[in-house]
Amino acid sequence: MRIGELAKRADVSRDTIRFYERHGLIRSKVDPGSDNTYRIYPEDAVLTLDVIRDAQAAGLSVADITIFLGQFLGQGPEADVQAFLDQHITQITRRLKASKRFLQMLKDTKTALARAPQDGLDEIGKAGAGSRNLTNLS
Amino acid sequence: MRIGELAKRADVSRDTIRFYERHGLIRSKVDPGSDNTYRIYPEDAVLTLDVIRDAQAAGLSVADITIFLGQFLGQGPEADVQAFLDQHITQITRRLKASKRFLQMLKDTKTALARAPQDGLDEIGKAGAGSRNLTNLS
DNA sequence: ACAAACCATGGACCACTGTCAACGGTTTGG
DNA sequence: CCAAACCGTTGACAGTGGTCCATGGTTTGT
Repeated sequence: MRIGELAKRADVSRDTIRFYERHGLIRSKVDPGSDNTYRIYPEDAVLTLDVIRDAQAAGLSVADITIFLGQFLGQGPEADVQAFLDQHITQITRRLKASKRFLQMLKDTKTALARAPQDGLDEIGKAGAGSRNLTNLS
Repeated sequence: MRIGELAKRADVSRDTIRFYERHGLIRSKVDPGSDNTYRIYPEDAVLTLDVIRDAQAAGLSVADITIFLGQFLGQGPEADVQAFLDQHITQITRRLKASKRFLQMLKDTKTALARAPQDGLDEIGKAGAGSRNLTNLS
């Protein structure tokens, strides 16, 4: 498929696709049955872009993802794949914990806020009754 | 406490603290019992920096966090706190799901790799037996 | 046939999140 | 007392992840 269709199907901009391609996350080829300069992207590029999105959500940089995807396309040193995986697994696990902590904090704050909607925000701390929301700061 | 101690206790650089302070995430005061220009940070700034770390892990920008913390210090419109909380709760929830998907993918890949350590990486796809690792791409 | 929509390339530009260096002043330990 | 370590301010710099624009060519729908 061409870049426009890929952009639509993966819900990213053409420029982003080109940016990723420049960094080696996506690959394309020229259309063999045509003499234009248009690039053809494989069907699974949509899937790859999904993976990229997830990887970014997990905190990986484009450089990381490049290495990561590259290793499974025959690129890279191939040696420290285990180390790479382990490192990122523990890193993402840590990140997940932090995210969950913060999410819980938001939820607690929302609950506290719902319990005393008319009070000033600085009153919520008392209503929290042990719940760990933001008002316990300062 | 002074900035150096805070930096040590929260494990961030002095410059980062100043950066956050410029953006309103942290507050300090001048030492009333001294005529120098040193700033004094409250004890709970350490805690605030922890929260900032978690919030960043959850994907919030400094601007977001500023709004967030600001609302609980008497700043901001105070009106759309609920909307703000709801928006970020759903957003972080989405992000968490994406992160977990990716983490699972890493783990599956690692498992597949452990099952066939001497094979070339492009052989792992076959060994995966339905597990959704990266080799299922391209 | 012709306009609208698409495409590639190159490079400038942007916001964000820090980091560093230089300068001059302050505190602290020995 | 004096050097080392600390502090504040200012402003430049850097890396990341894109976005935008200009230019010129191609395809597609009518």
